[in-house]
Amino acid sequence: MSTSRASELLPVLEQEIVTGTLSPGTRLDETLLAERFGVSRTPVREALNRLSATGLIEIRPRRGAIVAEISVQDLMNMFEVMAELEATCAKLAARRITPDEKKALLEAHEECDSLAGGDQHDMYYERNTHMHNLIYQASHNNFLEKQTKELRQRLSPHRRLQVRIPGRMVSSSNEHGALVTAILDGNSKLAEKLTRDHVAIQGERFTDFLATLPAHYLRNSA
Amino acid sequence: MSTSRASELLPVLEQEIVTGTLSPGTRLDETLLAERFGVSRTPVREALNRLSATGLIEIRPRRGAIVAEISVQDLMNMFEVMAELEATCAKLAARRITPDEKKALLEAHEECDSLAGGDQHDMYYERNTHMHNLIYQASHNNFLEKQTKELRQRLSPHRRLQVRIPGRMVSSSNEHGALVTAILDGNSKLAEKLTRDHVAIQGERFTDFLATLPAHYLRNSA
DNA sequence: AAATTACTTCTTGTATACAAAAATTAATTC
DNA sequence: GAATTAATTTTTGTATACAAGAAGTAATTT
Repeated sequence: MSTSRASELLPVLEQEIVTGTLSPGTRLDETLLAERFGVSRTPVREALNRLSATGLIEIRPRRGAIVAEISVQDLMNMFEVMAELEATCAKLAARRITPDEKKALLEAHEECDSLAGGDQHDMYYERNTHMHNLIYQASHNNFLEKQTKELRQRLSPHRRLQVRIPGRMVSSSNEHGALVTAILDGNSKLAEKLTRDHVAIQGERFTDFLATLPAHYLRNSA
Repeated sequence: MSTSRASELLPVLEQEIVTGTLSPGTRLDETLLAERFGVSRTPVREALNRLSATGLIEIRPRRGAIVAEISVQDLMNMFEVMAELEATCAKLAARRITPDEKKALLEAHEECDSLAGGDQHDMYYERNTHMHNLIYQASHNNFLEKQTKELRQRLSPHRRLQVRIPGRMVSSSNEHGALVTAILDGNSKLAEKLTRDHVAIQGERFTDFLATLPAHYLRNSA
């Protein structure tokens, strides 16, 4: 957000990491990136520094930056926090959502639901994200909203795998239905619980989760 | 963590912001900072970029960096999230704390308690922080621990005021007593609730909170 | 032939130089 | 005398130059 050039690189790199174009462990050569974007190393370094603060990349002193590698342990921990943050969003949303926001949420859910039966995974993923964003927003806590979005983004390279699990879209959408109802009813306790269970990776879903994980997650146990 | 010089500036600036030596709104002149630390502007800019990612400072394009100014609204939002994060730590700690960690927690609490009656506010603040850190650690979720510490640090310039409220140290310590018991008993539900109530600013404490707030909080309502 | 060490090359970290935008000051106009 | 505008001065953002450390390669030794 500061410089002109650097602020242009940042979202591009962010996007490429988040979508997996740049996979975990990939080295981020400053000179190469500078050439690619047609700038000097200075704004590249600026962008890398900012990315490192969000945890998306890791800067090792004198040894360059790599796309952050996350262990299974880390991932579990992050999902655990994610469940709590989202649950808090849902709880507050149930208490604070406005009529306009209710309308938008209902529409978003119906759109998601109509996609759940098909095979447009990316489309479902995108609309699903939008619906969740509406819930964050309805919490009327900007800081919470920002933190939750940030963690969601950081987890996104690891979540996309999940949507592909057979039947996951449909069950996810059903869970959303109950959640949306709870929020619209102002049932904060229920909304909180449903969300925590929806996001948390537990029970048999845990096994599915581990099974879909690429091998590299098992390497570093930092 | 990356460079040699820049990684030395970072914690220094962080500390000065957190302790209030650099108060909200203060401009962070790159050249001045460079001279002060005996380095060029490059590592200074690097440090500033990283600080901006944590939210402690704000970098306005082409207009330099300032120590972040926080509105009352922001502060309320952040405390709300803080309460949830700490409550989650306490909940998980109650379920996962080890015998060694139990011992350390009990000792830390007793130390805090013995300070609560006196007037060594800074000492109490420091030992209180330590106790809270032990609870975060006992959650056995490194990511949660890191996030909670980060937010606590970010809030710390605004919290110090609170400890000075008459009787606050004693009531705080009493609340801790009940919390520690809940954690040691493995009562996660209770630990969660006690912590949320302990951290949250609500009821009559809200009025006290507003009353102790310096005027500048009321300016920007971003 | 394997391993260790010296040497070369490459990459990062820092300083300096330059360009462009914002802030400040001075001057002019009403 | 106040306000607007032009000129000057600062200050930020970017590029380039240089220094130092890490990685890779070649040569020597066992």
